[in-house]
Amino acid sequence: MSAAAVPLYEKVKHHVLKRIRSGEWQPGARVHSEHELVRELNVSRMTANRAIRELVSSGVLSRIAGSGTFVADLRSAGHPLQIRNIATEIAERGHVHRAEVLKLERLVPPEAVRARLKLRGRQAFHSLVVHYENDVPLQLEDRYVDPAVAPGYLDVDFLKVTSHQYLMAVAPLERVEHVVKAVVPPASVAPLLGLGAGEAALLIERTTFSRGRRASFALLYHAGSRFELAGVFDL
Amino acid sequence: MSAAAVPLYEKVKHHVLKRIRSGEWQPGARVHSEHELVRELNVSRMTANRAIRELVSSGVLSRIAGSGTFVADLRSAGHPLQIRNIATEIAERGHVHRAEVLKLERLVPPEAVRARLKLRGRQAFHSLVVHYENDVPLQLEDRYVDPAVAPGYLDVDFLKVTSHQYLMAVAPLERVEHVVKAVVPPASVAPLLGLGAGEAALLIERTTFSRGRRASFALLYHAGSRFELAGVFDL
DNA sequence: GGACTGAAGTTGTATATACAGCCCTGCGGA
DNA sequence: TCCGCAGGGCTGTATATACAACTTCAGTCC
Repeated sequence: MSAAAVPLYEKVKHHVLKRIRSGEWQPGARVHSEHELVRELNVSRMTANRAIRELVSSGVLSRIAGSGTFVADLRSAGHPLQIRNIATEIAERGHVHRAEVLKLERLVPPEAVRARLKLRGRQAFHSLVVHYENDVPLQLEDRYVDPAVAPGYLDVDFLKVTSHQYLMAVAPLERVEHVVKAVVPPASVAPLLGLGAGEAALLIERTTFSRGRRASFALLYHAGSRFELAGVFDL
Repeated sequence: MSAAAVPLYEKVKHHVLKRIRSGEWQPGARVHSEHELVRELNVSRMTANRAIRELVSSGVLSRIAGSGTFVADLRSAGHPLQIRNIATEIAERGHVHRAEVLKLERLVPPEAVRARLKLRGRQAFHSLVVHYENDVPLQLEDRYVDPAVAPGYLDVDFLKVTSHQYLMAVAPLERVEHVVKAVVPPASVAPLLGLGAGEAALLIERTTFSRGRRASFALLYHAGSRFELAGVFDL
């Protein structure tokens, strides 16, 4: 570090962000080129390049090779939200996580599930687990697993290891797809979450991929009154 | 580009990812140092550094200065989800977006809203807008705005500009906070979304910040049967 | 008038080099 | 035996340099 605790490329980022936040550089407007930043701030081009590149990857700017750098249109920029591991989340709140296994079996899954998993064989493993936070049911995990990916799934002790953890260990995770929606849970689900009739649930549908194949499909039901997703988008 | 279409630093990233995905390098395991990568792949250290730095920023690896680089524990990694602008989303589906303004007024907001906005004055601007996709109601936008931030809010034509767009133009966006939950909407909301009694809604609570102050607080209700958030997490 | 050409500007990538600061280990002295 | 310190390895940052590929625009030629 030549002079201060804050790196030079951070100063360059700040220099650009200041002009964007003040409204001086509107969305769509052209940002000073790397060479201009080099002259203005007396840094090397590589330093300016790193600063700009990081602002691009965070969605603040967009670049066109050979043409220039522009302020991204924030109206269309997505704001990220985090879907976190349920056990970790509970632990971080300082509460106790406990799981209860209701089903652990091999079966021929419903057609909707078959389509999502693109199964080769006819059968799949199926587990139904309730996750409790301080003895209050928080999540119902209804999961289907491709036997070709995790042959030992039925022998796992899900009281000690979450199925997500087990799958991670057996079949390295490559990709996760999520869909989040609000539903009134089916009658078979509501009582397991301690929900009265007509109460809403947040449903996360999670598909995981491993070694180029679909590994598992999970329906994660959460009590609407006790569960929420939170996210912050800065700059 | 010296040789191939795919940049060198991408090859370095692939080199590392391949070992992680194959299970050769488990979470927590130490990854080859930059110098080792330089020797293995015959690249410069700056190239190896860029590759590793990008893998760190995407959450695949974690580094400890002076110590080493390690495979991140994916079990605790959050998977990102995108909250997008409603008008853009509808447009990208090739459908028609239309807004209907139900209320546009100045009032003393409910205590819960006051607390969220940390208002200085007693009054706030309030707008209630329904967003339609091909004439089907998709989102009810119940928004409170700090008059100090957007004094001209009541004079805006929200049929032509979304309130989000207007606020962006007037007061540059610095930060957005989101909370997503599933609810059964109040009786005043359900009919506006074309929901029958007992149907679920996805509620996004959005707080925006500008120039260090809270600018607006919005309750965005979506018909649970017609709206979902989707996200993909790769690697 | 329209099409081609070339120069200037811009981003994208890659390298060699340098030094600061942190972590860990092992050696030597008390 | 235990403490302290030096050195080696690692990450973090910064620079100067180089070339490739793309865009834009002005100027020229047909």
